[in-house]
Amino acid sequence: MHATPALATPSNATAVAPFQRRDDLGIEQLREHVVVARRRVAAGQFVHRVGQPFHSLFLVGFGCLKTCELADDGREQVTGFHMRGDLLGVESIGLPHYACDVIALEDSEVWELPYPPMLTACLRVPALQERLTAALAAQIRRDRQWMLTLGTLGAESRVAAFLLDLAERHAQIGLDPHRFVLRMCRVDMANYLAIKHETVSRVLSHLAATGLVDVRRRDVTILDPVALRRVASSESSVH
Amino acid sequence: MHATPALATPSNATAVAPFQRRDDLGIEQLREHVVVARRRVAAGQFVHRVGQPFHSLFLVGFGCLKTCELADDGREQVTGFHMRGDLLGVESIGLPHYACDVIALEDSEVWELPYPPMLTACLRVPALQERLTAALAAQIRRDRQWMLTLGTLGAESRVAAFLLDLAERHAQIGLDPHRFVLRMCRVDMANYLAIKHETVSRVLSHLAATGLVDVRRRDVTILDPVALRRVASSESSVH
DNA sequence: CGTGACCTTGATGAGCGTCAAACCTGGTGG
DNA sequence: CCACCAGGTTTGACGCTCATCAAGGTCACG
Repeated sequence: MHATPALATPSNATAVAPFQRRDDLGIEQLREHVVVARRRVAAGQFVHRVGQPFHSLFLVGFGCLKTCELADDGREQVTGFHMRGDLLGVESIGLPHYACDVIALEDSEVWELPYPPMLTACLRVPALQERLTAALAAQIRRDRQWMLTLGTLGAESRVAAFLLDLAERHAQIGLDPHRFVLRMCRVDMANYLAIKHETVSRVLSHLAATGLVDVRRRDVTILDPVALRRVASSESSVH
Repeated sequence: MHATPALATPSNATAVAPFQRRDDLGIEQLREHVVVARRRVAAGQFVHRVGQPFHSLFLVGFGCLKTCELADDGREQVTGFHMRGDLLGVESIGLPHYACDVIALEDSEVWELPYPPMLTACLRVPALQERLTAALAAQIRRDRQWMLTLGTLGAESRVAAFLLDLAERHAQIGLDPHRFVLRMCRVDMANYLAIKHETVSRVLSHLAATGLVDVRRRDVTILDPVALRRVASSESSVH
């Protein structure tokens, strides 16, 4: 259900993370073969936009970003939020141009992985190749899991599932899974959840009223993970 | 928006297809390196089930199949329908077991591509590797495009978009894009569209009443593609 | 201290889900 | 060959969930 795969964990974080994500690549190994440039991205700035020439994948160093899918007629859909260790740009592999927007929600850092060099590195290091392919497959599974959530659950369950997903990902990068800050505004969250932002507000208020969480604007504390998990998997109106 | 990528077009179809799908791999090239076994699958039978040991990818020779994502609590979500030239099983790469079910909707044939041999073939043939990766990336894009449709459009638009997608895919494999048979029942279609089957029925009846399509149970004729496209991209209640 | 972005809450209603009944249509067996 | 049956499909009536519209509150920042 995660929005993006962790291709690798930035080296300064390996000691902190309680466990590595399965689709971890190993950034140290990668750096032996590819020149990795760090790039700062201010809040609101694009890492890449749809239509720009595809040249690199990006690994999130720190911060938080969102991926945005666009339609010709102006509709847009947030398809993922990304944090440290997540790999960006994989969906554009094989295309001349990036297929979506990636925008920083706060000041962030991404590590630029030039793609042609990565390809040649993959030729020399089969393990690298396998891990990149595995990372792509893992991304498909996450998207599918999210489709399952959106397709089968109602508004309240979606919000609960979202909070639990954030909690899990925070745990994976060594942060407190039960107390964190939402880096995205309600509108982005609502778009991702395919509901309206007013509904998100109401659901959060309700979850707080029933004692499952504490919410003060963007500060979230999960008080009853078990009950929250129950909410996140109970079928909704859309039976 | 297609449900599955075409890794290759079966050789007996290359002459028929008006154009090759971009993520085409070239089955002839592949057969030089991997033993490809044909397998018949009767309607209702599984190509693979969640939990079975992962060993192969599958290329659809003919017929129609669906992919089904399962949750622990029994919820399930159809995440794609597949026809000739589509590649199955990619989402399970890197796992010990298949991550989803694939079920034949009618008597079908799949070509079994044993995965370990494919990996070694990829090592010797870089072009093959690149195309497999590209096929995975294309799958991610299709899933994302569908997430955009589900997240931003109402019931009527979703059905219209679905019919247009089927039309396009039929064109790609050399079938009539404006006159075809729905191989799935209303329930499967509705599940994929994240609405109820009664709603699908009603929408189809309404599209027929306004002269955009003709629908007789599973036989569909698209009468006004332009108007249908307009319906498929007009934002819904979910503004 | 104003100003704008973001968040919350309420009232109302549209869209679609739910429940129920009737209608095919293809397959089975008498 | 026809009667029957089961699964799939259509249609209607009703109600719930969530979108819409509107107003007010909170906070960061110039």
